[in-house]
Amino acid sequence: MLSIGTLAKRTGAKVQTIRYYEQIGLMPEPGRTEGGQRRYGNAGLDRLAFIRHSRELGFSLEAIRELLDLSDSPERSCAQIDAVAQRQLHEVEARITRLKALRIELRRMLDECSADRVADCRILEVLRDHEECLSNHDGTGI
Amino acid sequence: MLSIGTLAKRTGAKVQTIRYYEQIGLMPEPGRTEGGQRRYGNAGLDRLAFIRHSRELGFSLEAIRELLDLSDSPERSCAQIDAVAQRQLHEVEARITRLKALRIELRRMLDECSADRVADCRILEVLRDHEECLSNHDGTGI
DNA sequence: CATAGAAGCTACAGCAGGTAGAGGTTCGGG
DNA sequence: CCCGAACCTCTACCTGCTGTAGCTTCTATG
Repeated sequence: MLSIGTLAKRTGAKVQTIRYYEQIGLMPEPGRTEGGQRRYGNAGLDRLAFIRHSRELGFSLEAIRELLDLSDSPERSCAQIDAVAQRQLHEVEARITRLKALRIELRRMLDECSADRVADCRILEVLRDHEECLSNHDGTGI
Repeated sequence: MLSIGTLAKRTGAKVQTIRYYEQIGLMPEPGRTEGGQRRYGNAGLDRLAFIRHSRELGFSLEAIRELLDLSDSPERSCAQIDAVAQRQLHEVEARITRLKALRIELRRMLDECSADRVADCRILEVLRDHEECLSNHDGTGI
């Protein structure tokens, strides 16, 4: 049987994070020792590894919850799992697009500024006046 | 004199957000009417526009605070402002790099999965087993 | 000038996804 | 058996807002 610290070491999650996952119902309540300490089996370890790995790929905890639920019915079609992954891919792509626009704007700002004094700083001017921007970065999700 | 609602409309910020900026000291406390409602001048409007625009470019509120402080000393060198913008650019670039790695991994997952049943789903297999990944996405800042 | 309703006010709670600390208990190697 | 590491619960905090409740004020119309 594995202590919470061992799970933490093996998966890279922090101890508090594992307890947090339990609190929000993502990890099941494990067995306890007589003294009240958590003890996990391999199922717990595997589930936590799944969660952490999914998090590393950017899935939200809600999406992970969905994936875990779906994986409990092995005979069903995996179309829904596909859809969750597809959605995640789209989100990642949207974020890349947005960040690339920001990168262009930031580079341009930095390029243009050759001032010495704050008073003439192009960066501040651009930040002050949206009209100086090429893109219309609209503040939807960075 | 401008009401908080007018500022909100002109900058695209929500009324609560403006009050929040005031609360954390990013916006100065404006004058008030006899009845206690906030009234702003053009300085307030400009400052809020600066904040919103910087947010759209991904600057953190702390970075914005720094930029606003720096812009108060127009005779100083703008090297520090440059540094803040440079830092932001690096962060954006790091995020792009990371997201591109995620995109590759997600695409590969989706490509490989041609199963019908959840039981054979490649996506779940990949999520279960980190070894199946090509990249070592390490969970540092998405 | 009265009044209705839009807009403002404060204060507090909540979201994601954790992280940190206080203050106390239990586990396990020597 | 003992001591320090690891565990426990509980609470508060982080960023950057957003939403609600319950009340007050402003302003346009009649």
